[in-house]
Amino acid sequence: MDMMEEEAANAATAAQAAAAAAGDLADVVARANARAFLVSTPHHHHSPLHPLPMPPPHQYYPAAQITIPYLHQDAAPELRRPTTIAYADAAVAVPFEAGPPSTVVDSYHLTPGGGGYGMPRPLAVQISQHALCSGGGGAGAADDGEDAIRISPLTPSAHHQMMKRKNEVKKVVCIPAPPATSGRGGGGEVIPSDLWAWRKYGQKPIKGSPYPRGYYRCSSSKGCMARKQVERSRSDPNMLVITYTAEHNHPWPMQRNLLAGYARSHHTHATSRNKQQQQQTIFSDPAALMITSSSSSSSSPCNLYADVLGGQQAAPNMMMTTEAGTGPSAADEVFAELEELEPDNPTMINANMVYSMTTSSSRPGVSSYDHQWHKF
DNA sequence: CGGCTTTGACCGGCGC
DNA sequence: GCGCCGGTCAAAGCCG
Repeated sequence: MDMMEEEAANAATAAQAAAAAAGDLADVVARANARAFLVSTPHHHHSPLHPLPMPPPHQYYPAAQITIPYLHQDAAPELRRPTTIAYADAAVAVPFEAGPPSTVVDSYHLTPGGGGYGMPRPLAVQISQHALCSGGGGAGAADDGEDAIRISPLTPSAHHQMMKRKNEVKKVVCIPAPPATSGRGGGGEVIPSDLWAWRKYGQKPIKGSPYPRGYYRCSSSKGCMARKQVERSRSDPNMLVITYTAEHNHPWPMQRNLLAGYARSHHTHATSRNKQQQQQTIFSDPAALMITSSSSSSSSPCNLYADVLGGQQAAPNMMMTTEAGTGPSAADEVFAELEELEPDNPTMINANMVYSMTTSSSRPGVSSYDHQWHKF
């Protein structure tokens, strides 16, 4: 028991260090993203680059741009193919070399319309989108691969019930998680920050899972209905499953607010307070997590970015600049800031790869939805 | 003082 | 109708 606790303590310390480091990058990326996005907004309905209409700004999800190059240019066929088995498993196991794909993922019943949550379809690759593939009762919200296995295939009636119960779109992001902080009521989860300000309003043990699910709502804006649920994958505790619900009805938090929230959580790492509460802070968002690759070998921003992309070819033009010419400046800035951060963040060496499931379907209510697991 | 987490209570959907 | 379960509320306490 003592050993386990010690181990957990060490893990927590490591996680905090990583979190602190990642927080820096997350912040950088967030700010650059926000900037890039703001710049692009006026064009989002007209850009010839986007065959599909862009959603309003508040629907924009920050992490998207980083995934583009890989997905559109370099994604392995098996990761692009609409499929079943390997992908969900890969989403869980691959980042940690946990072994060969094993079982059995059938269809995740997803809402049609796929595409994006606040981004043009081509960009909407990072966030899986499905309607309440979990929703209430039982199966629990979109979960990890195992859940994907568990909750599907849904019977038509089940699907109908879920649709009936809640007609909300959820986006599920699977990301590598820092080591579990162990015990203490399962409270000490290190929650990746997604650059919005979230306030925890609840936590529940989930039946069938040893890990509790945390409930967060957006605290940036009072009327904002955006929510997210965070839980560890029960099949792979190293993965965090974040389910986003509803959309932000406001622009990005003002930098000041962002920094305020960030400073608080960030500061807690620096001061290493021993409250579990302080562990529940910024690690990074999916985007920032991608920056946890081994940037130490990078000598230039572009290389760093390549690393960020998991060793895939960097395609700067598809990054911030993709959005209607948003942003050389934004990209430059993030590069610059990344460069700045890099030497100070030697801990950012987890070559984590992030996957998420993307889905599409041509017809609602049809049970055969395509879904893909994408590498971030 | 404001904002945050924690946590037990409460509510509503769903299956039996 | 009852019980289970997931999701939310709200009071209490902590922290800077």
